[in-house]
Amino acid sequence: MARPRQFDEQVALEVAMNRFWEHGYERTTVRDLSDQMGVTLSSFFNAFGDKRSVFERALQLYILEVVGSLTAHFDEDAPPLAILERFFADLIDKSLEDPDNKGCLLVNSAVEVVPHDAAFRDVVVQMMARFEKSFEKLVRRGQRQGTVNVALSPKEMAKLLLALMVSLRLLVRARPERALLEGAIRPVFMLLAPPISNTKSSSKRLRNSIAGD
Amino acid sequence: MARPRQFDEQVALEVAMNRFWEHGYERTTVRDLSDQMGVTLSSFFNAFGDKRSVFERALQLYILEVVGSLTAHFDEDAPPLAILERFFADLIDKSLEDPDNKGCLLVNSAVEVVPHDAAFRDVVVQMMARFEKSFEKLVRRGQRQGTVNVALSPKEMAKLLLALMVSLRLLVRARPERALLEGAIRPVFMLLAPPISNTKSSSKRLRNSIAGD
DNA sequence: GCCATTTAGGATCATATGATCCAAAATGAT
DNA sequence: ATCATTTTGGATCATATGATCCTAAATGGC
Repeated sequence: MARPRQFDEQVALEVAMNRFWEHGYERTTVRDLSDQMGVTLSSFFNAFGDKRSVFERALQLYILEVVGSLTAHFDEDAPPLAILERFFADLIDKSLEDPDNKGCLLVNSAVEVVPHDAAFRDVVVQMMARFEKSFEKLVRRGQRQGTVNVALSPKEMAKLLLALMVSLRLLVRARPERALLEGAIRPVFMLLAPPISNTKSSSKRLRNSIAGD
Repeated sequence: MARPRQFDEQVALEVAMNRFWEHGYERTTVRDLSDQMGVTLSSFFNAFGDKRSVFERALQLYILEVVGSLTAHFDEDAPPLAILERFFADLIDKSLEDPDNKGCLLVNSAVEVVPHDAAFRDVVVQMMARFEKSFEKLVRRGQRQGTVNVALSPKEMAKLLLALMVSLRLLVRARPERALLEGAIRPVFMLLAPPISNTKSSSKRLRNSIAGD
């Protein structure tokens, strides 16, 4: 009934997401976007409305794909500490294997666009809250199962883990060094582990290579 | 010998620092700068060269004033844990009392300008390294004095404290909530404190209001 | 084949932006 | 007072940028 599109909207959005991710909102021009997406300027505005809308959809795509992939194991049945360890290990691996050191689009947006756009602020705040809630649940479950130190406040640990996650994603933009990122999380996992005292099946996780440097 | 300036260069730079701090590099225009600084465009370029140079000097001023003020107590003789507690308390207070929630110019720059400018990357990386070194020294001294858990790796704790500091300054831009910032640091100070066991003058610092929420 | 509809191509617009230019103004040295 | 020197004011420039417009092209329905 009408001329068909010469581009795949999802593929184009994927490209847009990566441009915003790497260069931020302001430094990414609509011309750069339409070029990289392989879409003419006309088609760009015709299909997506305006630059801000593209960013909006890129952010949603990021949450769906990147965040979704990272949090894929949050609701599994494995020990909470193992889930958390895997999450941060994956986070560090994926952050470091990115040759552009883009960090996290949500974190970058928290700095660049959040203070100037209430709608995007809501998205970022809501995602942070989701992570916080997930972390809290994991800590709680670990405590019930005896694999997480019961002396810790789940709410506070959730905030700490959120802060840590955000920080890793930011640090990698300036200092993409494995030693830095892994060094920063190790003490936190020491803290999460239950004390060495008399507990049934006390986890010996991560109790190696402390001190002595 | 020549016409005198009608503006104070230091005052003007102070204004510039605050504009860059709040709005970032890209969103701050030279016109906005010259307006806020009370300097004509001519005088702006005449006195400072170009926009990037102003940012460079604003960043130096930030390090001198803001970072200098925050780290003023790093080399005092007080117990290292007290120094660290005060540092983070001050950081949170100053972050929250800022009505614009600007966070930290260095952290913001790590996201926005560092990936696109090697010179600024060096500044940010160097400042991070300075903090890391200071934190490590404080942990080491605390361990020698018996007020910090000797099971901790000073290098790793320094990285964690750096990550935490960076994170607080970022989080406040999106979520300026005291409960979030203070909740995130509390478990870390639990970790820093020596174990409850038989130590002379075991610090009872911060061992209140854990768990139970 | 023709029409309605949507997309593609590309020129174009209005404005923003970093930066420059030049003449007028303000100082101290002589 | 005159001059050299620097700052100031304001117009101006070249380019970048988000967005629009108009025509041609491509499709399905009839």
